[in-house]
Amino acid sequence: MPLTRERIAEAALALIDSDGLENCSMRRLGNQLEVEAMAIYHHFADKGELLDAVMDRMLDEIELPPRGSTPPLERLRQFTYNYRSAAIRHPRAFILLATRRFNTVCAFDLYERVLEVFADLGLDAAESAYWFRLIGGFTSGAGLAEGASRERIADATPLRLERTPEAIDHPHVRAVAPHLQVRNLDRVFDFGVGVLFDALAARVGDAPKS
Amino acid sequence: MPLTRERIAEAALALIDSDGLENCSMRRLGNQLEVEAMAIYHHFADKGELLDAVMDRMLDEIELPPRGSTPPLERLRQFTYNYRSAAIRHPRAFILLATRRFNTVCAFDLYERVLEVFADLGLDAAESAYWFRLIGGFTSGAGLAEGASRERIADATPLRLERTPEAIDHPHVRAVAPHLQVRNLDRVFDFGVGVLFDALAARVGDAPKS
DNA sequence: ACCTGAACACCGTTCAAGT
DNA sequence: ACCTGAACACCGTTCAAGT
Repeated sequence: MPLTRERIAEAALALIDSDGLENCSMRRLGNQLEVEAMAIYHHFADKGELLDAVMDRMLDEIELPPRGSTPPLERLRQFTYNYRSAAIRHPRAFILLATRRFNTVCAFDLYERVLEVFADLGLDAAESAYWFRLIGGFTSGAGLAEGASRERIADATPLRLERTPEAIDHPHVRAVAPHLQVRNLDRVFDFGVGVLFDALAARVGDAPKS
Repeated sequence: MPLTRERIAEAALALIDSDGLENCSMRRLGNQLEVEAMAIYHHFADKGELLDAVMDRMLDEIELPPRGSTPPLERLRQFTYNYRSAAIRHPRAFILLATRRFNTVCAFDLYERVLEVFADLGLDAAESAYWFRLIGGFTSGAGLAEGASRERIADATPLRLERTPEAIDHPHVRAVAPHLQVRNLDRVFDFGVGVLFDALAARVGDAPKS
């Protein structure tokens, strides 16, 4: 089986999923592929280009319902949920989507299709930008926060506080924290999406669904 | 001048601000402090603990208006703007706040004061969690996105697309992108905050400001 | 207690060499 | 064209040694 960009990017995403972004080195990736690390440089100019390919693989998984399948607002809402699903499926790789510039053809194609939905809603370019940043910022930020809740970050200080008496000095934290535990995160995300899409629906003149 | 945790953390933040997170190594940091890199380990157990201290320094700069100075909703709105200011002041260090777990005493103290505002608004613990994640997710995600707009990410692929013909094939991207340029980001953030706080104001029974 | 300096096990990347 | 292997300039961290 020859080495290809696709095989390498797939192995890189799998390695990040299992061992974390900080452990996805060219040498370890080469090891997974049963090839010398330096062979990868024949397919990618540098590690940044490889990480862009990993982003593309994740973006590929995020479906946007096709035009006409359902009203624009529902297409956008479904896309938002699918974006979050990628964050849950790849908690250790999602940071790439949240922190790296989108610079690939694949990413721009997706941008284009998403921004088309805003136009279908009747928003002009400026308002499309506003709502895009609002909904996208929330989805990205909430996805990162959920990832942090779902697992340890490798080089973070081990949980000094979460079970020591200090936490007891913070009554509001103690009261709210249970509602941000993993088993409640679906509800928390639903709430945020609900507020944002009710506001967007009011703006574009549809009646809110709920 | 003796080496202290404070001096080290301050130098680390300054180094990240100037050279980027990826160039803030123990050796380079030691160089800045005119000390052997290994001396830092006498003050911090490992790099993760140092990065937590850097986070604390940033959080220290983010002011929350004191109780009673202004209505709770305005205190929260001001805090949201101050949080974003930290993202703009430290675009290369802000990723720490967005991606690392908050695990320090300092971070929990701040959580406590912020969640107290939600309680002052009359929200119960569950709704506090919902609004906290909604507003916090947006602020964090938008801050990261703005940081990416404001500067190059070191190992990202150089801007292949931003000036090549490919972009021309994406009419919606072409139309919307100018509204997400740096000079318009204040407006974009204002819009998001406006939508969120109007919704929150409606929920807690105050009249929206605008 | 506080800092040094050598050492270990890693990195990303370059480059000459193999086939 | 595609891959190897040695080498370079870095990492974080450990540890024995200095003061």
